[in-house]
Amino acid sequence: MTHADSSDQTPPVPYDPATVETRWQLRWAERGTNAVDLDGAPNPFYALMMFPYPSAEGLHVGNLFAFTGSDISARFRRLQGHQVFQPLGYDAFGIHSENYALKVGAHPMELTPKNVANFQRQLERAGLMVDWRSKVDTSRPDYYKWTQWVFLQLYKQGLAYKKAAAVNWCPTDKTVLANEQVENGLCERCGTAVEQRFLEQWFFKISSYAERLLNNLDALDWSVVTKQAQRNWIGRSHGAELTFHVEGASEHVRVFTTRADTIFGATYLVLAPEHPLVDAVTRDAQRHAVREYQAATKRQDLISRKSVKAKTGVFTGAYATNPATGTPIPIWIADYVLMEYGTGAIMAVPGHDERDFDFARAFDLPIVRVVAASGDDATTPLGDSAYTDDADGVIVNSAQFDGMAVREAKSNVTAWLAEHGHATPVVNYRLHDWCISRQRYWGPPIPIIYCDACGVVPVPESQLPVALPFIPDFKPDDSGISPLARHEEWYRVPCPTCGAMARRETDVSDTFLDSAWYFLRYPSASDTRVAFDPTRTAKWLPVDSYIGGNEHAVLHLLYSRFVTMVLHDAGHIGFEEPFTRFRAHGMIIRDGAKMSKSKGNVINPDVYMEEWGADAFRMYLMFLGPYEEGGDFQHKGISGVRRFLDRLWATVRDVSTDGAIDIDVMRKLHRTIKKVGDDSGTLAYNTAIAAMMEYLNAVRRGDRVAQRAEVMPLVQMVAPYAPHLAEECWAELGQAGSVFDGGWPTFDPAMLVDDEVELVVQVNGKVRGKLRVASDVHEANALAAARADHGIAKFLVGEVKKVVFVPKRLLNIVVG
RNA sequence: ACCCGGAUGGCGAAACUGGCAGACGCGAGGGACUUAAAAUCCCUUGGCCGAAAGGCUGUGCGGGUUCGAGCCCCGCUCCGGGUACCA
Repeated sequence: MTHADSSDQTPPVPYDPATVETRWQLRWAERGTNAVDLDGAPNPFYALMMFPYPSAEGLHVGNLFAFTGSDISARFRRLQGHQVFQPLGYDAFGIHSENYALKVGAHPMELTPKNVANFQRQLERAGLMVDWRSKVDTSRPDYYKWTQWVFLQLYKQGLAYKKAAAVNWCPTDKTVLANEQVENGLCERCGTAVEQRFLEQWFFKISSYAERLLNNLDALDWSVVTKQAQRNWIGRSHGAELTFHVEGASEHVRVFTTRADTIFGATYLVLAPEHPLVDAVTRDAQRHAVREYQAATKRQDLISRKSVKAKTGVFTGAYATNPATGTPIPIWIADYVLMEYGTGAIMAVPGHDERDFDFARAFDLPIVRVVAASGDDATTPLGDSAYTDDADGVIVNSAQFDGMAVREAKSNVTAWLAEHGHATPVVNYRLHDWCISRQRYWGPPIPIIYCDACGVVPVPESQLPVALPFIPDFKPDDSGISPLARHEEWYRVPCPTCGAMARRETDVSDTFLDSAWYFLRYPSASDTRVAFDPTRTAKWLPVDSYIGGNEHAVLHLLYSRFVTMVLHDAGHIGFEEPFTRFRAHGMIIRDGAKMSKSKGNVINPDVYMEEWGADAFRMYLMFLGPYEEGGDFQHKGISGVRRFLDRLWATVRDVSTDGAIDIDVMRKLHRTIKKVGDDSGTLAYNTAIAAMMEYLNAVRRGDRVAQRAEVMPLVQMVAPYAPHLAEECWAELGQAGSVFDGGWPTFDPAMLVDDEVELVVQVNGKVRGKLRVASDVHEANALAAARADHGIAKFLVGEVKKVVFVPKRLLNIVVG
């Protein structure tokens, strides 16, 4: 078809995405369009997206939804004049890859590169503005060498230590399981009940950064949901440690409480079953029962123990003195008290704590009221539940504190107990230290050597990487130790300090350590001398925009912040927060349900990109709902976006350069530029696309021929969303070079205001008519115009009581 | 249980700071073009009453504030996500 043949009667020729997209992907690669000058950029912008784990199934729509949203943001920044660095890589180490390799009988060292290659093919096809020169792969020695280096930095700061800790153990698979691999206390693979085992593990002291991790959140420009999730995870609570003397013994039990005000109602103590004082405190008559209970709780796994609601426990036979009342109260052990939190012991106040209440009911322990709600008094029975409200209510049955408000009593009771040496105010955190040991194969070996003479010796930095060897028997076995521990030829090494034969650490580190610093590596990905080059790091970091899934709100994002702080404190980098701005994207569901293989509603992006083109697929993903909330993927919905792209292409093909400019279309254009610019910056992609559709409809209204000046800016606005077609249009319009070097169109604020507006006229709050009036019309004139309008006047019965006038919007006349 | 979100046509969704509810798109119905179909283009499309003009009604439920509430306040219901015996 030639231009001469075109008319509004001729259907637009759909463009062929396969041709257009391949053409531009090749040109981008040839011309280095997506490559940024890492050393020279005057106006740098670091756009980061969460890197994927390269699964064998290939790219998921969820990945593509995330990446596209990030890509649009990056391309938009570039059009606004930044040099945008948008790297991508692979989180290739870890239990997922290892388990999959086990399942298909392959070796992860051979399988992972294949999966990575497949991902790479799919990603390139999606047309992301990624600078592939900076790709990282966490499973390659040139990357994990530096992961091990990061470990050593933490070790040097005294933030890495070893201790025995509980792990989930599957007796059938004979392996340690991560918490995510345990479902309702059963192994997710074989369904066997999971047990608890104790192993020596490496930990990072993230808990000593709790306060800073919490406080810094206030200043971060992050999604509120993400910040809230981190606050909950860190879980700071202000309270007091109270000391209880054990009757007839020298021991003291320390408990943590946030409700010191209720101490007069503490009718018993509870220790965690594994509490170190249990043995010393237990009386002989109860010793057997206590031992049995301890054994029973130990056999349970970590997860199911926490989900059990029914209270169990056993009396130790011992009593402690309540320091407030001076009365003896029994000491119990029960698994509802967790050794990991606080002091591993509590004072039970069944009147004002649900769990203590349930326990007291189950074991017939006394329940005393020490707080009264308004309307109640000291003698009002508690009924069927504890009264836990600490916002109002007054203290009762508590000697000199009777009548005091709870809030006031908290500090006063603590102070009074402190005077007698029974209390210290403390702040407690829910956040535990980060266990980084994995008794697995597919990860970076922890760079530590154990020497009989020198003890724990870190591998010298000059000897990194500690290479992960290729071993055929990488499957974990019933020894409970890492597969690497079966290879003496690997772990037997001379001590770096004294040269005597020593033994390597045979555990590998957690995948979350790989991803806790990858953003630091990207700008220096090709640098073999250092983990991250100081100059480039200073130029590009912290990350300007990070976009990813909120499932990583706590672990990945918190660990990244922690590692960044540690590296900052060690003098390696000049900032302590890695991500200036973070936005959590939503989730794509399908027909109202989560996508899953079992439901058979998983979307294969390849199939859609094949049928509709990558541009249409990208744009549909962004159109189906608000980016930060996600949305429902509907099979047919994509056709609307594709029709829009076809119409855009047809309009560009038939564009005229000599017609008259329509002032209404120009006004619409300027409003659209503003709207699309605002929305693209705030990730409101769905409404940005709607605005562009609306504008194209206006341009094509009736049988008018679109003017070049009307269409050019639309091509520029569409570019972040449909980059290949935008390039094609840009070239078709006679522009040289990439549309991404052509800038973002500007709007004239004067074009946003209309001389005339439609004024809504209400009578008693109901819309009764609309008037076209000058936009600066005064109330009196508007009122007169309304009275003159027949359709409105007929509702104006009775006396006018009030007139509400909102300029440019509405006139409400209240009559009656 | 707790902490966050959310609930709007047949469907996905819009609605600035309290000011025309349903933009944009899908689907559906009708029409044009076509031998026909597809594609494309045009029109209609929350519900109810009405021949029409027009009117009434409508944003999960019950109250409230306001000239005016999808939006604010109080009390619920349901759905999604996260955390979960955290003292």
